Amino acid sequence: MKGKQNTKDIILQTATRLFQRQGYNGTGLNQIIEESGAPKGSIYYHFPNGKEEIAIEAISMMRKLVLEGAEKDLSGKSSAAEAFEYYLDNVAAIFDARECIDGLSIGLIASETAFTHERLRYSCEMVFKDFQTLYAGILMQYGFKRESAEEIGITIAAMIEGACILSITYQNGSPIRRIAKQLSLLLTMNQE
Amino acid sequence: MKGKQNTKDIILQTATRLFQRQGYNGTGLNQIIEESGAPKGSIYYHFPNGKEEIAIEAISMMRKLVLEGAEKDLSGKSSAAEAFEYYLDNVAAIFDARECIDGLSIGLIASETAFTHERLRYSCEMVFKDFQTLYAGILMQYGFKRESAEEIGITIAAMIEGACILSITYQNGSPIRRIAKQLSLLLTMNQE
DNA sequence: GTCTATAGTGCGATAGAC
DNA sequence: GTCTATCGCACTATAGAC
Repeated sequence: MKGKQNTKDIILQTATRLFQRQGYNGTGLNQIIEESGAPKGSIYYHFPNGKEEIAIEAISMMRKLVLEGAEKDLSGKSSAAEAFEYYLDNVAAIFDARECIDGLSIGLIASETAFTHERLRYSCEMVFKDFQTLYAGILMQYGFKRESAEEIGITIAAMIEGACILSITYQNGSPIRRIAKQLSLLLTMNQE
Repeated sequence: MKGKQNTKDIILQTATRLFQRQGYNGTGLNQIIEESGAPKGSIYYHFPNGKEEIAIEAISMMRKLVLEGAEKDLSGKSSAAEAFEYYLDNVAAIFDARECIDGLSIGLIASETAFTHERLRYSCEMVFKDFQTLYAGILMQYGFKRESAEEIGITIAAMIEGACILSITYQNGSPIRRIAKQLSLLLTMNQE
């Protein structure tokens, strides 16, 4: 029963896409309803706490998508440098190919809500920490020491987040490809 | 006559601060008027094209502040690594000390408006390119070759932008300090 | 240059029928 | 679970007095 799409999931998927493109403040509940084609009256049935609840679940969905994708791309390569090169090449392709950036970059929501919606800020903080942990874990798999891996994990998270913003602004994936090269270099040298 | 603050400047300074904290969509004209204490009727006199015009000038103000600060911090050091360490240490201090992040990070406005307000997106793209150019120029001053400097310039821009998002989300400057260390390493190795 | 008043729209949220 | 109607509010923007 995996293909089954209930109303709640449809709302959530549309909301996730819109939040990433337009941000939390730029996306209205009306627009979510219209574009999802979901029944208009159902939104407060599925999300009793309104917009903020939708956003929290949307963040959780982005987290799941990114972590799964990253974990898959980063595994089974012959070095950390090669793993992240492969991963970032896939990320760059997303920015080139689609206007849709499903599952990428929660930086927009994070910076919008950091000063104004504590619960959303906290959700984003947890996701960023998950990213760092994932990257650090991958690095340790490729032989990095824990301390070094954690230090570089946060650097990778920052680089990728920043490169996504540049790519969104430039409307193509080239910034991601450029940082991929430098990251590869950084990983190669830290390995020694 | 430098200390003279006219109404237009007051509006612009308040708008710049609010846009950085809450984003373009999260900041209303009413709030700008209230917090600036500027005369309520004057906003469409000084900015006939409304909110978008204020934002464009605010972006231009952020650009000026960041470029001036960065140029000052990055000059006259004995190596590129040392220059960026000094610069990023100052940036990190801003996130630690103040709740106000004047002149930093246009990434929020950039990602909010990339799909929806073409003129704002374009303004942000130009600022990012200025950052890259500045960083590349600094690197060349410290002996990097042009091609390499441009490649690393975009990487630095991405790292800093991403680290600012993490710092805003975590509500302290530690992510910036962490990437500073890795950047320093990257610069040292590229130099050879 | 400044101020008031208000038009016109869209928002998030609620109540209640079905 | 769904739908309609509507409340109250905030927003951008404009018109016109001073």
